[in-house]
Amino acid sequence: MLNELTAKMLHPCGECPIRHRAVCARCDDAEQARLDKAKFYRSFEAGQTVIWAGDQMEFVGSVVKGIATLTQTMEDGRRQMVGLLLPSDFVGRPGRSTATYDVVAVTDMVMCCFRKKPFEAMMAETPHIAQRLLEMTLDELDAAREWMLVLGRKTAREKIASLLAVIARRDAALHLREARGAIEFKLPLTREAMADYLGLTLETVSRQISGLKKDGVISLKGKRHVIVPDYDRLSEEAGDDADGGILV
Amino acid sequence: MLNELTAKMLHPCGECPIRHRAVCARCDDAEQARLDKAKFYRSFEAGQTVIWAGDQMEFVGSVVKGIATLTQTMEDGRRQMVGLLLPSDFVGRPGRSTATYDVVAVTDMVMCCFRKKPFEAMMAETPHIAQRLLEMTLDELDAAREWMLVLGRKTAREKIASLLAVIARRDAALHLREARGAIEFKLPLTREAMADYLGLTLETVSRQISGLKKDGVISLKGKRHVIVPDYDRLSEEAGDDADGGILV
DNA sequence: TGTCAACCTTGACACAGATCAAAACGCGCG
DNA sequence: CGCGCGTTTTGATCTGTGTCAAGGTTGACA
Repeated sequence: MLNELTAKMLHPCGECPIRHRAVCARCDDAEQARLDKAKFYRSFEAGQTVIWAGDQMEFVGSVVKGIATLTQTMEDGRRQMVGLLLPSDFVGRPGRSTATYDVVAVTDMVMCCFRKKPFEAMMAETPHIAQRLLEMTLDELDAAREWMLVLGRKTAREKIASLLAVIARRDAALHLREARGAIEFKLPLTREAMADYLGLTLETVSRQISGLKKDGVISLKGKRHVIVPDYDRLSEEAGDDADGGILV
Repeated sequence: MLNELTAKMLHPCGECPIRHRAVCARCDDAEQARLDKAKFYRSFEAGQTVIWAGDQMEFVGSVVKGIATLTQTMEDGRRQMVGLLLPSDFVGRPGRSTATYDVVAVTDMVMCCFRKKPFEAMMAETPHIAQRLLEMTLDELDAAREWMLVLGRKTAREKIASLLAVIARRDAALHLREARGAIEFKLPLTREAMADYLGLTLETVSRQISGLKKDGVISLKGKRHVIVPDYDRLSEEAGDDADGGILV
């Protein structure tokens, strides 16, 4: 609660770190000002559930800082992650009142939120928001379809390499670098979360990471910090054709 | 070619069978008239490739009749279907010039097409099209994510049951019925296409269908006509919770 | 009516990844 | 510093699905 208060003051849109990629990216100054007045920040701690599938959603919003996951759970407990929410990603679906998936903060996280009703009203009136949201949704659809190939047809080793490549790419994009040559990044997920994303067990994830390490495709500093000496080699292990698939 | 000519005259928008579900569903009469002038029909025969991944896309359009698949192929030939295109589904991505996936007609098929440039212009000017496209894209994203659970976590038997349930639901929706009780439908896919959709081999597909038949979950008339005596039973076999997941 | 090609089914066996189990690591906390 | 707990690694074994191979069915066409 205290957290939420401090977060609330975080910053005016002008200095927002995700301004150029978020739903509001296309808005002009007047539209931005309107959003600025309506927005509020919410913070979540690592491990905290943002929303449960089936719950009423009173807000929509963008991830500003940190990482969250979108997961689906079957009655018997089998789980599948269906999305990884990184800074600038949008949460919530205009026109639908309940959440379809569980949203869980993986790291400490800050979201920029809007109450659903006013946001939908703004969407109807300012086409720039709807346009950008369409673009983002199409990108997510491409990412989901890319992931269908990973889940349906790749081996465990290729799956791990694919996940690392995706994170490496997005991390590079965040730092405005290109994904090639040597790359280092923090791996924000537990082995179990990786398993949930890849349709594997955590034991298999662990073994395959050990395998990639033994073969020099990656090396680790601690458990969660990955060093990729050669991005192209990783991409090859992922089974991606030459230029590493779709940018996420 | 002859086919295309006959198809071209097919019908004015007023009597279009997908009018109420397609991208144009929200358009008013004036907008509809404008689309009517710009549209042209194209026909494809079963087995024909509509477009190859990587090719230039000069048009976008809606499936009016028949079925097509969206597939992704790896260099070594592994294939994953990432979408099933049924009547009213939209093909192509505004703002992108090349196709991301192979689109192949599974049955004889008719599409209602627009050249990409004029369509994009109309989209910019008539928010109704963009709104509907956003809605459709969000639905497809949900479907893709539902499929991620199928691919990542379900057993072969559950996968087959899931596919049959999806087709049964869409077929029921097309005939404006609800999916429950006894249902019969034509199964438009070969075992191989089903395998590509489900991340299985065609042998496993065949064995699991035999299994479901033996256990009375389904029965077959010929190879391609499925009879489901009890939809709820099928849904249960698919591992879906009580009310059968997301409507597609 | 027979022939051919495409599609489907079934069987035997192999193997990738799951499952079960135990031990090692790493980090916060008294 | 050492304790305890969550996370990760590693090992042994099991199993569902893939692979390879051989027939069977169906429908179009001569």
